[in-house]
Amino acid sequence: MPSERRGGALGWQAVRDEALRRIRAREWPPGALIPNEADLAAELGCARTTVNRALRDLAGAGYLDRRRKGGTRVMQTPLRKAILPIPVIRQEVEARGGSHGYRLLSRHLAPGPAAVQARLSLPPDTPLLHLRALHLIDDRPYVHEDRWINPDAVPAILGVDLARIDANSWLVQHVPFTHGELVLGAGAADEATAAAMDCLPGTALFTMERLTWLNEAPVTLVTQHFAPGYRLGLSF
Amino acid sequence: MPSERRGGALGWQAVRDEALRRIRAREWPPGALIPNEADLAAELGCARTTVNRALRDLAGAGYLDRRRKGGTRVMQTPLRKAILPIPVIRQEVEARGGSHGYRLLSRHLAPGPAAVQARLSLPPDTPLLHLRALHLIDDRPYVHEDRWINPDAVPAILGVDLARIDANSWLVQHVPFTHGELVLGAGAADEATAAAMDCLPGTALFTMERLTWLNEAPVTLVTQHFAPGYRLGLSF
DNA sequence: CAGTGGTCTAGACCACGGT
DNA sequence: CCGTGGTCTAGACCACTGT
Repeated sequence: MPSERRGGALGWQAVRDEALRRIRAREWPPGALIPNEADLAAELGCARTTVNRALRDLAGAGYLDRRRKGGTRVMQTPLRKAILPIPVIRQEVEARGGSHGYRLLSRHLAPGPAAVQARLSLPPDTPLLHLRALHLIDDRPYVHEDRWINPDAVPAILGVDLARIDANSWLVQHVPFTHGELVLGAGAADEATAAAMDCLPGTALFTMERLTWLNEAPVTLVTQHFAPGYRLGLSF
Repeated sequence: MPSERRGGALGWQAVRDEALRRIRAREWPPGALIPNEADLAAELGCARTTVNRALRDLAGAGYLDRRRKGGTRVMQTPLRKAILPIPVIRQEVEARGGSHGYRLLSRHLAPGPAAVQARLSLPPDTPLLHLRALHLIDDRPYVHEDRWINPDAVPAILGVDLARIDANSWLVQHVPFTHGELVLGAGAADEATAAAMDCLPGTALFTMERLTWLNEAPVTLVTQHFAPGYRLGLSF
């Protein structure tokens, strides 16, 4: 008796596994309507609550589509997903067993270009804290970041010595972000970035742009360029 | 009474919101041990099951760290995550309202380079189906893909007319993948890719490498190069 | 209108793991 | 050892939505 319990009843994971087996074996083919929770519970000898948890989990994983009164259907194409942890460079580097270095390259307080102000949904003349910084791993360039911070949302940032602690580490500890957006892409290194990253201008770099919010207020917009050859791995 | 129910009791989402409020307000500061489920249930006037569901959800979202006997603690740094749906190019294009075009550029059956065979955990002499193909959006190059398929895992693929249906669409419908790996990065377009994508060699391209498995058997390894300027947006 | 999933409850047993 | 979270149950009411 592999994953049974008292009296032969199944736990929700076992029910999940059994349902997944039927989906994969095409006993429940793509698009098909599967039995309702009560019937499945009776068939499998467990409570409806248990079936509910199992099927809810499979729906979340992209295998099933559930709707009240409409019943539960097998997705035509399982919509698999991968989880991308929002990176905190310092922690990422240290988790890899490397030493994390950090250099603040520039710091200015002034309104940004129109595109930046617009991206932050702020009037063109709102002053922003503009930072350029370099993260190092074992003394080699790792990530170059260009960051804009909205002091209205985080006044305290103006008093922080950002030459000693990187902005992301500080923000993560002091600002309870509510939500954000993230954009991945690739770009050629411009002169300034190339100089900082110690590579040739035009080199293809992996880029990540992140915009975070505190309720309705934009907090920070950061564009990061990763060292040549950087690869971001995920599983699903 | 915003999100209450019969008799003023709270639903699990309301309990979740309240807990999140306390975390954000630092009533439960980072690293702190919060009350146990039974106490919270008593305080909030609901069943322990309801509190359990709420806190389990917050733990999954990266705000809490829970362990038996150890209790529930607020994460020092909330570990936020973004969800990356595994893309199926055809569906992605059509969801954008574009027309999806597809051209098979080459098709060969032979063992691949040592690096490819190794990535698939296959002996160096196992024959693989090698495809190069181009996806178009509104008749413009969108994605160039270089794909290796393991016929041992999917014998039927050898009889499919891959000039008419793209490999991904076929595989997704016929092979119940169990899991996979995904690697994101940036690279310079090589001669062949540049020609197919109608751009200059050396152009920075966003790349995605995907390896999928059917239980213990590798199914397919695909490297996709996206058109210049491609951006992948996510929210969190 | 009626069927299906969504959720809450009160009580119970259990597994894990800190002390 | 024993407190805490993890889970199951049986029953109930409710919300949504296809028919």
